[in-house]
Amino acid sequence: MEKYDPHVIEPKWQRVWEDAQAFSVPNPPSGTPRNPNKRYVLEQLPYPSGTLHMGHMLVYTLGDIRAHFYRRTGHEVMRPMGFDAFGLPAENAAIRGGGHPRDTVERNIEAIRAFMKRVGWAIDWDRELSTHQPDYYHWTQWLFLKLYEAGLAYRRAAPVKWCPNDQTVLANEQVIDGRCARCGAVVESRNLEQWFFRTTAYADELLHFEGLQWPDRIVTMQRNWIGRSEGAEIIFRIEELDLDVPVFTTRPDTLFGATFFVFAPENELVPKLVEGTEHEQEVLEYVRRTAAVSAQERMGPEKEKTGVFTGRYAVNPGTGEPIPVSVSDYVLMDYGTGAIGGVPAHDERDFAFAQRFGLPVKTVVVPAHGEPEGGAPFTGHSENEVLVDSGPFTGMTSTEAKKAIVDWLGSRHAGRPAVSFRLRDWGFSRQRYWGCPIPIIHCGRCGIVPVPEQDLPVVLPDIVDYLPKGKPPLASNEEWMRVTCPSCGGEGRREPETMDAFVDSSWYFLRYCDPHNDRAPFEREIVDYWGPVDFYQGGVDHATVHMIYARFFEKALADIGLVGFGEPFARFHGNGWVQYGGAKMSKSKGNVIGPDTFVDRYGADPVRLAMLFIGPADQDMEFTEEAFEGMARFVRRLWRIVGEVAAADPRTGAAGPLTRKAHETIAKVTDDIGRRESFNTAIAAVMELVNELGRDVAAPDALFAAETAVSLIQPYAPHVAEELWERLGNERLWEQRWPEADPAQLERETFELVIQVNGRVRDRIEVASGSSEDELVERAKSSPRVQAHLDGKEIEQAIVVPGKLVNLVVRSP
RNA sequence: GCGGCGGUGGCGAAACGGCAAACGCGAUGCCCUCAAAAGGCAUUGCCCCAUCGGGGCUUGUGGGUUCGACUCCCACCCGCCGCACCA
Repeated sequence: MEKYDPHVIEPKWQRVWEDAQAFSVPNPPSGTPRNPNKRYVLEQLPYPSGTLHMGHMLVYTLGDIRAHFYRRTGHEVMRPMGFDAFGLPAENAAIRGGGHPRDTVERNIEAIRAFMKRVGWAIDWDRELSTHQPDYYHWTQWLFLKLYEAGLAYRRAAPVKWCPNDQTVLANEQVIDGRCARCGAVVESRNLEQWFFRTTAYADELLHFEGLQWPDRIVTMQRNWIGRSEGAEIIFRIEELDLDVPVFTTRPDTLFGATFFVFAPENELVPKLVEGTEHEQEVLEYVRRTAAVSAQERMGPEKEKTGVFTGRYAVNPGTGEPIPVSVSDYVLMDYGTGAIGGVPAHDERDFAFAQRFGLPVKTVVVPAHGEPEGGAPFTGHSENEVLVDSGPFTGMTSTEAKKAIVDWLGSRHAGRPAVSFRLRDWGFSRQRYWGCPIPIIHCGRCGIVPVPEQDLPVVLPDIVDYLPKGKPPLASNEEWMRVTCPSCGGEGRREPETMDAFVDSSWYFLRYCDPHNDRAPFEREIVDYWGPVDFYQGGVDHATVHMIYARFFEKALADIGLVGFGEPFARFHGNGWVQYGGAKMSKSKGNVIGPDTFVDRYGADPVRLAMLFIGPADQDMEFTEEAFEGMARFVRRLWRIVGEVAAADPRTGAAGPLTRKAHETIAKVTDDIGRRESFNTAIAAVMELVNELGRDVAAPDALFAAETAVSLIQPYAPHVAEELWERLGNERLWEQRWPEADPAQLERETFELVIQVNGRVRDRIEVASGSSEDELVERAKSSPRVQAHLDGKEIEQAIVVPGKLVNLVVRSP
């Protein structure tokens, strides 16, 4: 038998699959009932801003294994692929390379597609899409209009995070530690008219994870992100101005300890507070200064508090006492109501502010028993703390007081229970060129006018100078900007902003179901047939932003009636980081080695196997050259041993030890890939079978063992499996039914009984499988080694685990 | 600070309350070879007695639950990740 040469067999089988349309799945005819055996296998689509890296190799191989496995276990599998081509990464890549973004992404897409074919991923290429193509973003625009009609997209002036380097607005989630998540520049604050999706309308619904098979950590991340807090809205009155100012608090029990009041600088009431007073200039100056100060400097609990007094006083609705009103940037405009009552005795930030400005600290909550530990502030608030100095509520526990005080305020129209969320509405305006145009026309007479559906898509014009420069690049394309108002026929101007690329990726999994539809984004019936996604695989870095936006879209579209289900991803699997060469690979470190290098050297199959064998797929992993060497060795070994089996004389086929091992392996691999999603241990099980087969290639049941090994490894290493399958005299392994373990073949006549004394293993003996519990205990007692440990002591109890062990419990000496 | 995940041989790891270290890497010895590459066979957690062989110990630390704990519970230490001036 000739040498194993992946560079010959891999292209060979890829051609066969392509000719046979092996992995295309057409949509069912209209009226087909939902197939409970459908499986929608999906991985997060790649950005074509460069080529694929080692992480992609893992993600798409994982999807590939599921696609093969479920196809062969009798499921109808849809496994599409596409490209997230719009957005900053692609545009920045084009700027670096000096070309047009379209040329850059289309070149990258071609290279990625070629690579995907070269590693043999079983993709339904008939469903391929790219978000930058007009036949895709046509429907992104259409869906935007639907959300706009439903009141879920709106425009308002808002302070935004602005990246001075990328010259664009950033979403909160694109800001990390006050820096741009992409380029690392320090982020600034600006006030701009912006487009928003009303994600907060679904804040409560987004907290429902029932029925989703997601890892706990992902659910927790989303919960944290949405950040639901229960508390109360309490009204503080500023008599002089006849103003009622609501604040949100989670600690209504501390109301009597509120000794000052603070507005966020951006709060629109602030100018009114100081208008025409001696404090006006100082306060407005402070507001200007804090707005200019970057988000970075403004954040962080270590930072010394700043602020200015407004000259006004508000009434604490608990005590009825006046308290001074200040403005400080430690109060955030976009959380709660943009104002707070300061309770220095029981909040660290309020305490720091009070210390800085010499404000009184009034303790109203103390431990029920004992002294408070450490100094102020004291932040305990359960049934173990009680109120002091709080009027009628003195003596109540903190827990009781929370309810009682809100009830009392309610009766005086000064407060009510309230819920606040950390989640903000999603600002999706981008002042960049390379994105989906927002289909809106601004008319001097009619205001904001949606582009009529029949005029979609609003095509992104090809402009030469697309570089960001503070205003949207499209705005300088006068010809494109000028447009007739569809409402009044007067002169209008197009919306020059483009959409955040996360909009594109919030619905791509729906378009895959019906990718060639030119009358609608998708037929509801077809989406309801395939959806929701059964297995979603991807990076945990998208666990919050992308996956919350996609859930928001799905819920909104379900409410509008465009889809019949409200959760896009029934199961999600986050994969770990892949490292190679001792450190996280990065372009700046120059230690990036693409997976193509290894595919060149070892072939696709060994690389695919190595990605999964190195460790559990959901954990971070570190690659070494040896990992690939080891897998190449295993594949060569498989090749040699199966070749030897094929070359041996015809066998009787009689069952022997290899038959049982093969059935055990079938059971293990099926469970590992299917139920447990433990992909590394499945490979180990096949290795064991191959090792055993290698010891006796001329056994009567060697052919069965060889076929089983080849069949079970096929989802991981489809090319070599197909080739060996053929050499064993068979055809078309990819559509071969997955083998099933025969329970009769798994039974043994005897088994090794483990004997413990007081839980410690003392002996192992071979016993008949049918033995009764009494027999097992008798055999255990009679073992000489066990006798030595019994040492004549009385046996109090004997635990029998049938088929496994006996534990003899004796009284300790 | 809050939340999550993890800590097992020289290394990647396995063990789904019941034999700790499967499978692989690396290492050592031998075989094949003129030689190498490739491959094969054997050994390989630690300690002790030892001739065959036998004995003991071991899953970050300390406690608990259990006949029995790598696994479940509590506390602590270390590492990684997420969130964080969110009232």
